[in-house]
Amino acid sequence: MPGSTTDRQNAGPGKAGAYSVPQALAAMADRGFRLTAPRRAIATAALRQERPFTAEQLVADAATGDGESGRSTVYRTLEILAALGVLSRILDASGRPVYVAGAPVHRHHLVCDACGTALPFNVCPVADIADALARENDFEVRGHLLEIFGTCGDCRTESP
Amino acid sequence: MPGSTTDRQNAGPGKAGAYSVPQALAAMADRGFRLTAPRRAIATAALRQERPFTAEQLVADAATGDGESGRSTVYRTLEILAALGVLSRILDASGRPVYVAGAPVHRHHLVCDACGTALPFNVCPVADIADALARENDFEVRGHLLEIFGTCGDCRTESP
DNA sequence: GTGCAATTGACACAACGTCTCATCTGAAAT
DNA sequence: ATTTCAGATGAGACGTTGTGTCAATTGCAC
Ligand SMILES: [Mn+2]
Ligand SMILES: [Mn+2]
Ligand SMILES: [Zn+2]
Ligand SMILES: [Zn+2]
Repeated sequence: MPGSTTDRQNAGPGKAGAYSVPQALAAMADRGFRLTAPRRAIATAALRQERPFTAEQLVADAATGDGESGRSTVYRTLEILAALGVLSRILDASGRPVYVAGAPVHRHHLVCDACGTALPFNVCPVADIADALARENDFEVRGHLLEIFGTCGDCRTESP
Repeated sequence: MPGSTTDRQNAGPGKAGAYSVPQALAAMADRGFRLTAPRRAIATAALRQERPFTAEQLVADAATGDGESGRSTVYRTLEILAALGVLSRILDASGRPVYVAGAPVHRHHLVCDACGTALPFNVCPVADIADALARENDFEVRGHLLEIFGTCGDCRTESP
Protein backbone atom coordinates (compact mmCIF):
# COMPACT_ATOMS: atom_id res chain seq x y z
CA MET A 1 0.00 0.00 0.00
CA PRO A 2 1.40 3.40 -1.03
CA GLY A 3 2.30 6.05 1.51
CA SER A 4 5.75 5.23 2.81
CA THR A 5 8.73 7.53 2.98
CA THR A 6 12.08 7.45 1.24
CA ASP A 7 14.60 9.78 -0.31
CA ARG A 8 13.07 13.12 -1.11
CA GLN A 9 16.05 14.92 -2.56
CA ASN A 10 15.16 14.79 -6.22
CA ALA A 11 11.51 13.97 -6.00
CA GLY A 12 10.45 17.17 -7.75
CA PRO A 13 10.85 18.46 -11.26
CA GLY A 14 13.62 20.80 -12.32
CA LYS A 15 13.27 24.46 -13.17
CA ALA A 16 11.54 23.83 -16.50
CA GLY A 17 8.81 21.82 -14.81
CA ALA A 18 10.05 18.67 -16.51
CA TYR A 19 10.99 15.56 -14.59
CA SER A 20 14.15 13.59 -15.28
CA VAL A 21 13.88 9.83 -15.23
CA PRO A 22 15.48 9.53 -11.76
CA GLN A 23 13.14 12.20 -10.47
CA ALA A 24 10.14 10.42 -11.91
CA LEU A 25 11.25 7.17 -10.31
CA ALA A 26 11.84 8.94 -7.01
CA ALA A 27 8.36 10.43 -7.19
CA MET A 28 6.94 6.96 -7.65
CA ALA A 29 8.94 5.52 -4.78
CA ASP A 30 7.86 8.45 -2.64
CA ARG A 31 4.27 7.50 -3.07
CA GLY A 32 5.00 3.90 -2.19
CA PHE A 33 5.02 2.55 -5.71
CA ARG A 34 7.58 -0.17 -6.25
CA LEU A 35 10.39 0.48 -8.67
CA THR A 36 9.99 -2.44 -11.01
CA ALA A 37 11.84 -3.07 -14.23
CA PRO A 38 8.76 -2.37 -16.39
CA ARG A 39 8.13 0.89 -14.59
CA ARG A 40 11.70 2.02 -15.12
CA ALA A 41 11.47 1.14 -18.79
CA ILE A 42 8.13 2.84 -19.28
CA ALA A 43 9.12 6.01 -17.44
CA THR A 44 12.31 6.15 -19.49
CA ALA A 45 10.45 5.69 -22.74
CA ALA A 46 7.75 8.20 -21.80
CA LEU A 47 10.20 10.94 -20.87
CA ARG A 48 12.21 10.35 -24.01
CA GLN A 49 9.25 11.35 -26.20
CA GLU A 50 9.52 14.81 -27.66
CA ARG A 51 5.95 14.95 -28.88
CA PRO A 52 2.59 13.98 -27.45
CA PHE A 53 2.23 10.21 -27.57
CA THR A 54 -0.59 7.76 -27.17
CA ALA A 55 -0.57 4.87 -24.76
CA GLU A 56 -0.55 2.46 -27.68
CA GLN A 57 2.53 4.10 -29.13
CA LEU A 58 4.32 3.48 -25.90
CA VAL A 59 3.05 -0.09 -25.82
CA ALA A 60 4.79 -0.64 -29.13
CA ASP A 61 7.83 1.34 -28.02
CA ALA A 62 8.16 -0.45 -24.74
CA ALA A 63 7.86 -3.80 -26.45
CA THR A 64 10.91 -3.20 -28.59
CA GLY A 65 12.92 -0.69 -26.57
CA ASP A 66 13.93 -0.73 -22.94
CA GLY A 67 12.72 -4.20 -22.16
CA GLU A 68 9.36 -5.81 -22.53
CA SER A 69 6.24 -4.53 -20.82
CA GLY A 70 2.70 -5.77 -21.09
CA ARG A 71 -0.07 -3.61 -22.37
CA SER A 72 -1.80 -3.47 -19.00
CA THR A 73 1.38 -2.36 -17.30
CA VAL A 74 1.98 0.41 -19.79
CA TYR A 75 -1.53 1.76 -19.32
CA ARG A 76 -1.28 1.48 -15.56
CA THR A 77 2.12 3.14 -15.36
CA LEU A 78 1.12 6.03 -17.59
CA GLU A 79 -1.86 6.54 -15.35
CA ILE A 80 0.41 6.66 -12.32
CA LEU A 81 2.83 9.07 -13.95
CA ALA A 82 -0.05 11.32 -14.90
CA ALA A 83 -1.39 11.20 -11.34
CA LEU A 84 2.05 12.14 -10.04
CA GLY A 85 2.28 15.10 -12.39
CA VAL A 86 5.19 13.65 -14.31
CA LEU A 87 2.95 13.47 -17.37
CA SER A 88 -0.23 15.20 -18.42
CA ARG A 89 -3.02 13.62 -20.34
CA ILE A 90 -4.51 15.95 -22.93
CA LEU A 91 -6.67 15.56 -26.02
CA ASP A 92 -5.33 15.85 -29.54
CA ALA A 93 -7.12 17.43 -32.49
CA SER A 94 -9.20 14.28 -32.96
CA GLY A 95 -10.10 14.01 -29.31
CA ARG A 96 -7.78 11.10 -28.66
CA PRO A 97 -6.04 11.12 -25.31
CA VAL A 98 -2.32 11.69 -25.56
CA TYR A 99 0.37 12.17 -22.95
CA VAL A 100 2.86 14.99 -22.74
CA ALA A 101 5.66 15.58 -20.27
CA GLY A 102 4.90 17.95 -17.45
CA ALA A 103 2.40 18.54 -14.72
CA PRO A 104 -1.25 19.00 -15.64
CA VAL A 105 -1.22 22.67 -14.86
CA HIS A 106 -3.69 25.00 -16.47
CA ARG A 107 -2.24 25.04 -19.92
CA HIS A 108 -3.23 25.04 -23.55
CA HIS A 109 -1.33 24.12 -26.68
CA LEU A 110 -0.65 25.13 -30.22
CA VAL A 111 -0.90 21.70 -31.82
CA CYS A 112 0.71 21.19 -35.21
CA ASP A 113 -1.39 19.14 -37.62
CA ALA A 114 1.67 17.98 -39.49
CA CYS A 115 4.24 16.98 -36.90
CA GLY A 116 2.08 16.75 -33.80
CA THR A 117 4.22 19.09 -31.76
CA ALA A 118 2.26 20.62 -28.90
CA LEU A 119 3.61 24.01 -28.01
CA PRO A 120 2.21 25.14 -24.67
CA PHE A 121 1.02 28.65 -24.02
CA ASN A 122 -0.21 30.05 -20.78
CA VAL A 123 -2.30 33.07 -21.59
CA CYS A 124 -5.86 31.94 -21.08
CA PRO A 125 -8.62 33.87 -22.77
CA VAL A 126 -11.34 31.75 -21.26
CA ALA A 127 -11.22 32.97 -17.68
CA ASP A 128 -12.33 36.42 -18.80
CA ILE A 129 -15.60 35.28 -20.26
CA ALA A 130 -16.23 32.25 -18.08
CA ASP A 131 -17.62 34.32 -15.23
CA ALA A 132 -19.96 36.21 -17.49
CA LEU A 133 -21.14 33.06 -19.20
CA ALA A 134 -21.66 31.35 -15.88
CA ARG A 135 -23.78 34.21 -14.58
CA GLU A 136 -25.82 34.61 -17.74
CA ASN A 137 -26.58 30.91 -17.99
CA ASP A 138 -26.75 29.89 -14.34
CA PHE A 139 -23.89 27.50 -15.01
CA GLU A 140 -21.23 26.53 -12.49
CA VAL A 141 -17.93 26.37 -14.35
CA ARG A 142 -15.56 23.56 -13.39
CA GLY A 143 -13.01 23.78 -16.15
CA HIS A 144 -12.48 24.11 -19.85
CA LEU A 145 -10.77 22.60 -22.82
CA LEU A 146 -8.90 24.76 -25.28
CA GLU A 147 -6.49 23.69 -27.97
CA ILE A 148 -5.48 25.65 -31.03
CA PHE A 149 -4.71 23.72 -34.19
CA GLY A 150 -2.67 24.65 -37.21
CA THR A 151 0.80 24.27 -38.67
CA CYS A 152 4.08 25.13 -37.06
CA GLY A 153 6.82 27.10 -38.76
CA ASP A 154 9.09 24.12 -39.29
CA CYS A 155 6.42 22.14 -41.07
CA ARG A 156 5.42 25.08 -43.23
CA THR A 157 8.93 25.65 -44.55
CA GLU A 158 9.36 21.97 -45.30
CA SER A 159 6.21 21.81 -47.44
CA PRO A 160 5.55 23.45 -50.83
CA MET B 1 -53.46 13.82 -50.85
CA PRO B 2 -53.05 12.55 -54.41
CA GLY B 3 -50.85 14.59 -56.67
CA SER B 4 -49.48 16.78 -53.93
CA THR B 5 -46.37 18.74 -54.80
CA THR B 6 -43.13 18.44 -52.92
CA ASP B 7 -42.36 21.26 -50.53
CA ARG B 8 -39.26 23.01 -51.78
CA GLN B 9 -39.65 25.82 -49.33
CA ASN B 10 -38.50 23.64 -46.47
CA ALA B 11 -35.01 22.86 -47.72
CA GLY B 12 -33.31 25.11 -45.19
CA PRO B 13 -33.31 25.38 -41.43
CA GLY B 14 -35.71 27.61 -39.59
CA LYS B 15 -34.93 30.77 -37.71
CA ALA B 16 -33.22 28.97 -34.83
CA GLY B 17 -30.79 27.25 -37.17
CA ALA B 18 -32.39 23.90 -36.43
CA TYR B 19 -33.70 21.60 -39.11
CA SER B 20 -37.07 19.88 -38.92
CA VAL B 21 -37.23 16.29 -40.08
CA PRO B 22 -38.83 17.19 -43.43
CA GLN B 23 -36.21 19.87 -43.95
CA ALA B 24 -33.44 17.43 -43.20
CA LEU B 25 -34.89 14.92 -45.65
CA ALA B 26 -35.29 17.62 -48.26
CA ALA B 27 -31.66 18.62 -47.76
CA MET B 28 -30.60 15.03 -48.37
CA ALA B 29 -32.75 14.72 -51.47
CA ASP B 30 -31.39 18.01 -52.72
CA ARG B 31 -27.91 16.62 -52.67
CA GLY B 32 -28.92 13.50 -54.51
CA PHE B 33 -29.17 11.19 -51.54
CA ARG B 34 -32.00 8.74 -51.75
CA LEU B 35 -34.75 8.94 -49.17
CA THR B 36 -34.72 5.44 -47.79
CA ALA B 37 -36.66 4.12 -44.84
CA PRO B 38 -33.52 3.81 -42.66
CA ARG B 39 -32.51 7.36 -43.44
CA ARG B 40 -35.92 8.69 -42.52
CA ALA B 41 -35.83 6.76 -39.27
CA ILE B 42 -32.32 7.88 -38.39
CA ALA B 43 -32.95 11.52 -39.21
CA THR B 44 -36.10 11.40 -37.12
CA ALA B 45 -34.32 9.81 -34.19
CA ALA B 46 -31.36 12.18 -34.44
CA LEU B 47 -33.49 15.32 -34.47
CA ARG B 48 -35.57 14.06 -31.59
CA GLN B 49 -32.53 14.05 -29.28
CA GLU B 50 -32.43 16.95 -26.90
CA ARG B 51 -28.87 16.36 -25.78
CA PRO B 52 -25.62 15.49 -27.51
CA PHE B 53 -25.71 11.84 -28.49
CA THR B 54 -23.17 9.31 -29.65
CA ALA B 55 -23.50 7.27 -32.80
CA GLU B 56 -23.80 4.14 -30.69
CA GLN B 57 -26.69 5.61 -28.74
CA LEU B 58 -28.52 6.15 -31.98
CA VAL B 59 -27.65 2.65 -33.12
CA ALA B 60 -29.48 1.35 -30.07
CA ASP B 61 -32.27 3.87 -30.49
CA ALA B 62 -32.78 3.15 -34.15
CA ALA B 63 -32.87 -0.57 -33.46
CA THR B 64 -35.83 -0.26 -31.14
CA GLY B 65 -37.52 2.93 -32.31
CA ASP B 66 -38.50 4.04 -35.77
CA GLY B 67 -37.69 0.84 -37.57
CA GLU B 68 -34.54 -1.18 -37.74
CA SER B 69 -31.31 0.19 -39.12
CA GLY B 70 -27.94 -1.46 -39.33
CA ARG B 71 -24.94 -0.09 -37.53
CA SER B 72 -23.18 0.86 -40.73
CA THR B 73 -26.21 2.74 -41.98
CA VAL B 74 -26.50 4.73 -38.78
CA TYR B 75 -22.87 5.78 -38.91
CA ARG B 76 -23.11 6.62 -42.61
CA THR B 77 -26.30 8.61 -42.24
CA LEU B 78 -25.01 10.61 -39.28
CA GLU B 79 -21.95 11.42 -41.34
CA ILE B 80 -24.18 12.65 -44.17
CA LEU B 81 -26.33 14.72 -41.84
CA ALA B 82 -23.22 16.29 -40.36
CA ALA B 83 -21.88 17.04 -43.83
CA LEU B 84 -25.19 18.69 -44.72
CA GLY B 85 -25.09 20.85 -41.61
CA VAL B 86 -28.16 19.25 -40.10
CA LEU B 87 -25.96 17.96 -37.29
CA SER B 88 -22.61 18.94 -35.86
CA ARG B 89 -20.03 16.58 -34.56
CA ILE B 90 -18.32 17.88 -31.44
CA LEU B 91 -16.24 16.39 -28.65
CA ASP B 92 -17.57 15.83 -25.16
CA ALA B 93 -15.63 16.32 -21.94
CA SER B 94 -13.93 12.97 -22.43
CA GLY B 95 -13.03 13.65 -26.02
CA ARG B 96 -15.63 11.29 -27.42
CA PRO B 97 -17.34 12.44 -30.58
CA VAL B 98 -21.00 13.30 -30.09
CA TYR B 99 -23.60 14.80 -32.38
CA VAL B 100 -25.76 17.82 -31.70
CA ALA B 101 -28.47 19.39 -33.83
CA GLY B 102 -27.43 22.38 -35.85
CA ALA B 103 -24.88 23.47 -38.40
CA PRO B 104 -21.20 23.21 -37.52
CA VAL B 105 -20.82 26.94 -37.24
CA HIS B 106 -18.12 28.44 -35.13
CA ARG B 107 -19.59 27.63 -31.77
CA HIS B 108 -18.66 26.51 -28.31
CA HIS B 109 -20.67 24.94 -25.52
CA LEU B 110 -21.30 24.98 -21.83
CA VAL B 111 -21.39 21.25 -21.23
CA CYS B 112 -23.04 19.97 -18.08
CA ASP B 113 -21.18 17.14 -16.37
CA ALA B 114 -24.36 15.82 -14.83
CA CYS B 115 -27.00 15.82 -17.55
CA GLY B 116 -24.86 16.27 -20.63
CA THR B 117 -26.74 19.27 -21.90
CA ALA B 118 -24.62 21.34 -24.27
CA LEU B 119 -25.62 24.96 -24.17
CA PRO B 120 -24.08 26.81 -27.11
CA PHE B 121 -22.55 30.24 -26.79
CA ASN B 122 -21.15 32.34 -29.54
CA VAL B 123 -18.77 34.80 -28.00
CA CYS B 124 -15.33 33.50 -28.85
CA PRO B 125 -12.41 34.61 -26.72
CA VAL B 126 -9.89 32.75 -28.82
CA ALA B 127 -9.85 34.92 -31.89
CA ASP B 128 -8.44 37.78 -29.85
CA ILE B 129 -5.30 35.99 -28.84
CA ALA B 130 -4.91 33.64 -31.80
CA ASP B 131 -3.25 36.26 -33.95
CA ALA B 132 -0.77 37.22 -31.28
CA LEU B 133 0.04 33.60 -30.51
CA ALA B 134 0.46 32.83 -34.19
CA ARG B 135 2.86 35.71 -34.65
CA GLU B 136 4.87 35.02 -31.52
CA ASN B 137 5.27 31.32 -32.29
CA ASP B 138 5.42 31.33 -36.08
CA PHE B 139 2.33 29.17 -36.07
CA GLU B 140 -0.37 29.18 -38.74
CA VAL B 141 -3.71 28.84 -36.97
CA ARG B 142 -6.32 26.67 -38.65
CA GLY B 143 -8.89 26.37 -35.92
CA HIS B 144 -9.48 25.72 -32.28
CA LEU B 145 -11.39 23.63 -29.83
CA LEU B 146 -13.06 25.19 -26.83
CA GLU B 147 -15.60 23.67 -24.51
CA ILE B 148 -16.43 24.78 -21.00
CA PHE B 149 -17.42 22.14 -18.49
CA GLY B 150 -19.37 22.38 -15.27
CA THR B 151 -22.87 21.95 -13.91
CA CYS B 152 -26.05 23.54 -15.14
CA GLY B 153 -28.56 25.23 -12.88
CA ASP B 154 -31.14 22.46 -13.16
CA CYS B 155 -28.68 19.81 -12.06
CA ARG B 156 -27.42 21.92 -9.19
CA THR B 157 -30.87 22.47 -7.71
CA GLU B 158 -31.64 18.75 -7.95
CA SER B 159 -28.51 17.77 -6.00
CA PRO B 160 -27.53 18.44 -2.34
C1' DG C 1 -43.18 -1.21 -65.14
C1' DT C 2 -37.91 -1.77 -65.95
C1' DG C 3 -33.18 -1.16 -65.11
C1' DC C 4 -29.51 -0.03 -62.61
C1' DA C 5 -26.78 2.53 -59.49
C1' DA C 6 -27.30 3.70 -54.82
C1' DT C 7 -28.02 1.74 -50.55
C1' DT C 8 -28.35 -1.66 -47.05
C1' DG C 9 -26.79 -4.68 -43.32
C1' DA C 10 -24.67 -8.95 -41.82
C1' DC C 11 -20.21 -9.98 -40.96
C1' DA C 12 -15.28 -9.71 -40.45
C1' DC C 13 -11.88 -6.93 -38.83
C1' DA C 14 -9.09 -3.44 -36.23
C1' DA C 15 -7.83 -0.08 -32.64
C1' DC C 16 -8.15 1.10 -28.01
C1' DG C 17 -8.97 0.12 -23.54
C1' DT C 18 -10.61 -2.67 -19.23
C1' DC C 19 -10.69 -6.59 -16.25
C1' DT C 20 -9.34 -11.03 -14.21
C1' DC C 21 -6.39 -13.93 -12.09
C1' DA C 22 -2.45 -17.10 -11.67
C1' DT C 23 2.19 -16.06 -11.15
C1' DC C 24 6.08 -13.28 -9.98
C1' DT C 25 8.96 -9.86 -7.32
C1' DG C 26 10.44 -5.67 -4.65
C1' DA C 27 11.55 -4.46 -0.41
C1' DA C 28 10.53 -4.54 4.59
C1' DA C 29 11.51 -7.32 8.44
C1' DT C 30 14.24 -10.52 10.49
C1' DA D 1 21.19 -13.27 3.38
C1' DT D 2 16.69 -15.26 3.76
C1' DT D 3 11.99 -14.99 4.52
C1' DT D 4 7.59 -13.18 3.51
C1' DC D 5 3.66 -11.28 1.27
C1' DA D 6 1.29 -7.25 -0.55
C1' DG D 7 2.20 -5.05 -4.64
C1' DA D 8 2.90 -5.76 -9.40
C1' DT D 9 2.92 -8.21 -13.79
C1' DG D 10 1.08 -9.86 -18.19
C1' DA D 11 -1.46 -13.26 -20.93
C1' DG D 12 -5.79 -13.47 -22.43
C1' DA D 13 -10.74 -12.72 -22.52
C1' DC D 14 -13.78 -9.23 -23.19
C1' DG D 15 -16.31 -4.69 -24.43
C1' DT D 16 -16.80 -0.59 -27.13
C1' DT D 17 -16.36 2.18 -31.08
C1' DG D 18 -15.57 2.41 -35.64
C1' DT D 19 -14.21 0.84 -40.64
C1' DG D 20 -14.36 -2.22 -44.78
C1' DT D 21 -16.51 -5.80 -47.74
C1' DC D 22 -19.88 -7.51 -50.63
C1' DA D 23 -24.11 -10.01 -51.97
C1' DA D 24 -28.80 -8.72 -51.74
C1' DT D 25 -32.12 -5.10 -51.82
C1' DT D 26 -34.46 -0.83 -53.29
C1' DG D 27 -35.28 4.05 -54.65
C1' DC D 28 -36.04 6.52 -58.49
C1' DA D 29 -35.20 8.19 -63.27
C1' DC D 30 -36.73 6.80 -67.52
MN1 LIG E 1 -7.58 28.19 -19.96
MN1 LIG F 1 -13.96 30.07 -30.97
ZN1 LIG G 1 4.85 20.94 -37.16
ZN1 LIG H 1 -27.17 19.57 -16.16
